[in-house]
Amino acid sequence: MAKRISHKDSMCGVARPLDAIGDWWSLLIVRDAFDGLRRFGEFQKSLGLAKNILSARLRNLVAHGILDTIPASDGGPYQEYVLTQKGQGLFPLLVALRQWGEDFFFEPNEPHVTLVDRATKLPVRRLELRAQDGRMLMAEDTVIVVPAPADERE
Amino acid sequence: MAKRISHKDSMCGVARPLDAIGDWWSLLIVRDAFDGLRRFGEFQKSLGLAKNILSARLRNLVAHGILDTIPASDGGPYQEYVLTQKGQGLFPLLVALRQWGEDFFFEPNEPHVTLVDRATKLPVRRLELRAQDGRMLMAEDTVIVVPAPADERE
DNA sequence: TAGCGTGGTTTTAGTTTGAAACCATGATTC
DNA sequence: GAATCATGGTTTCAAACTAAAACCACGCTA
Repeated sequence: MAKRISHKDSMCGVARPLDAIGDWWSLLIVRDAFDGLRRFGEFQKSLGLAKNILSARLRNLVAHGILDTIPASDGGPYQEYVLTQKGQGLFPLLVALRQWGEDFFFEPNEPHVTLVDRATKLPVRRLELRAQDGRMLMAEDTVIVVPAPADERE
Repeated sequence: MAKRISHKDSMCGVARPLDAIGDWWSLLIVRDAFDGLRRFGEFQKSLGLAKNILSARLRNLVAHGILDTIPASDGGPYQEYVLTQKGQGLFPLLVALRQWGEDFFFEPNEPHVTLVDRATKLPVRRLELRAQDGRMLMAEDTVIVVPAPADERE
């Protein structure tokens, strides 16, 4: 992996993560991991991808610290793949992806799975970006600022 | 594109979007579009990718309704690529990706660009998933529910 | 000891990628 | 008005990646 380094020396905060999860399958594996899947065979059956690809993706996710391998909980000779802290940190991203998908990839009345609050069984709220003072922010209300180069900091 | 169809007939709410933006470059192009880039040459210079690839990616993003082409605003003979509503809907996802990247891909004191509120210049809040009643939800506090099949609905 | 389930790796062919070269169009210079 | 240049692509071709299938290793079971 780590196939392409940007023409700029240091990759930005968006590009770096994409090196870890920037392919089709990795995020689906992570989603399945959130759904409780742990075993090689479970992932393969759920996703229907070739075993060599799954193998490579799992290896990559483990190498990036998104999954961790632990001995199989059933005492079997195999291992299980579980989300690390870093992997769990992907939850908002998956929710964002799902909400975008629901908004734009389904017909208005097309049924689709829904993410609900386990306690109340009600759908979750939409993700919202807010300012420190709580105002909701649209894309246009934000700017990217670059840190001052080292020789200008005090 | 649309290279792989899941073994299940209908792709889920996470998989469908990945068909549109599930490759390394597409999201970076969209991010640059949020940053105001519009021209082929601007994207190429910013991302440093081969022209044929950029060409293919832009075509794909337009085909998926994420970008739209409009006549060049400077009256030149070329076109510009601008985000559609659907494309703008990707903003939360980009923010989620960025925040995850900041959390796990930078050393504690490593400087990196920051997303700030244009009005106050303060960093934005973290994205948070909340229940209808406002409680904050972690991954474990949520469940996926599948809609009842058509023949069970009333 | 012959099979079977799980979890992979290897092989091989097909697809995608990316760098460079090439092309088309309109504006600019001479 | 012919040559040059800038922009925005397409074409070509080698290298890298992906995917399906075959194969392998290990432990268990009959």
